Amino acid sequence: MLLTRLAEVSREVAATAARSRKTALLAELFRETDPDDVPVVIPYLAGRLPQGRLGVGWKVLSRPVTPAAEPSLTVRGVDARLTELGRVSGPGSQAERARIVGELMGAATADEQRFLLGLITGEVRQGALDAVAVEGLAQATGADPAAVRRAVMLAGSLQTVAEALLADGPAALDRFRLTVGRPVLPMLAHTASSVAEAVQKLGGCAVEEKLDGIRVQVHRDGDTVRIFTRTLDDITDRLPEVTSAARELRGDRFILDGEVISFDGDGRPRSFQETAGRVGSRTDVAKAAREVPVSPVFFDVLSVDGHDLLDLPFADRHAELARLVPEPMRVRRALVSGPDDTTAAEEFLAATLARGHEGVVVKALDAPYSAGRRGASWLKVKPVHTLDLVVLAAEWGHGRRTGRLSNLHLGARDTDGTFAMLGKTFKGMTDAMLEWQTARLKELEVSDDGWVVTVRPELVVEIAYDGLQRSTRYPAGVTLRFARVVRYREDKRPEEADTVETLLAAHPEVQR
DNA sequence: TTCCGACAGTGGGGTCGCAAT
DNA sequence: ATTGCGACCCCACTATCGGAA
Repeated sequence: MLLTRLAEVSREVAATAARSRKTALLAELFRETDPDDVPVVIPYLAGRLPQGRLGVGWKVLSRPVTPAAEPSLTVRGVDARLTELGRVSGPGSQAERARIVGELMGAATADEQRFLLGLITGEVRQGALDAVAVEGLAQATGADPAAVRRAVMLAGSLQTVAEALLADGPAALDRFRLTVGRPVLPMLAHTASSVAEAVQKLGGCAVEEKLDGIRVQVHRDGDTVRIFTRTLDDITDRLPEVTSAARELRGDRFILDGEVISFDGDGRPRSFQETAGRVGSRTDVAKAAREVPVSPVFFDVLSVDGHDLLDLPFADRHAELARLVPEPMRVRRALVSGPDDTTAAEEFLAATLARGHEGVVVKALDAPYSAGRRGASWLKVKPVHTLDLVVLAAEWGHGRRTGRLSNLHLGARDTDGTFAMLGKTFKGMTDAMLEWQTARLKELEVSDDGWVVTVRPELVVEIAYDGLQRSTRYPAGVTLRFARVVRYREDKRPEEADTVETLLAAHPEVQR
């Protein structure tokens, strides 16, 4: 298959708003795909590269290359070149990668260049990624979409399911079963604004502490232990103490779901930054493990001794978990019978926060384990802080925000009357707010370099955030975690904005 | 007819590790 | 040694489609 055909379909998909039409377009292409092209066509149309990391970013890709007049690239040819590209390493590799990219782009038409650029940078922007590709795949093969989704969850990848499905039809889906040693996509939580709201939605539920660490899926088969992240990367080699802990459990074959986190000498959780830095360390794991030891804390079990537990209600899975994993290695929890019983949940949240954790996850006791964002039987609740800050500048948006000022630079008042930048945010804005802030900030403009519009620090905005973290980037030595806009405060003058001093006082746990 | 679940888009900060300077 | 940059951790929120209620 020619790449130009994919570029064409991608353009058509991007041009239609209707999800049903997007699905139909993808299904049509999947039907005409040669089996040998499937391993490439499927991920490409889901907006992903089969190679994953390539070591090429915007710096290399932004160099303009004269496009070819006629399409000649084949899908498999491009894939082979990109595989080659990903294998380049050692001294001079950056230049070599740039050379290969230039060559590839030179052989591509303008249309193909756009498509390749989107693929490599991960910004396909066609309004259809994995989930819509799954629908298209189901439609192309006559398979049940739910069965395809489940197979993708079990395989941990769309690509392998697509290959099997397009080669052998819907019957191939039965081949995908939960297997110890092969990671499955993890179940994720949605957000609720209060435990009362969460309990109201879920009825009988467990309220569990939410630890601010790294999500892990731990597989053990006899002496073999494998540890996977949320995105199914294998990080076994970085976490020897988790491997040891898994080996000490009484079961012989199991899959556990949990969080890895570091505690200090008093049993208080260390900051996310410390835990994440430890888990990210690969070069001297022994040293990292001595300095920042981590502990696994489990909250679910997917398989035990050959029994697939995915479809059991959470209450039953937890009973198995409690049999397998001793209490200190499980998250703390409280049981709530229903909406009339929120006091216990509120108290548990308060106690969890007092122990230094970030919040709770409320989980329906009758829900099976299901991956992806589908379903809302897990609801996280975290406290939200707010501040009144001053807009110092704003950046021009991209994609659907092109032509609107989007990413705000936020400042708090400093002791000398100036404003110290604390971070940026693009979150929480409605289209109307984007429109309004673009006009308002243009009135306050001091300069515009085409990327950042600097403004007089006069506009006050209420910002919600999850907490403070240390920063080497910003002058106050701290930055906001997950900052988002709540509303503009035109009733407030910049002199009434919050100060760096009060912010730091509100978060004594953060040492600069 | 209205409501709501699911999805994609729009990016944020930090840390690590590799390659280049 | 330091700097640049890509990968991968954590993540919130809005707009929109389309099926459920």
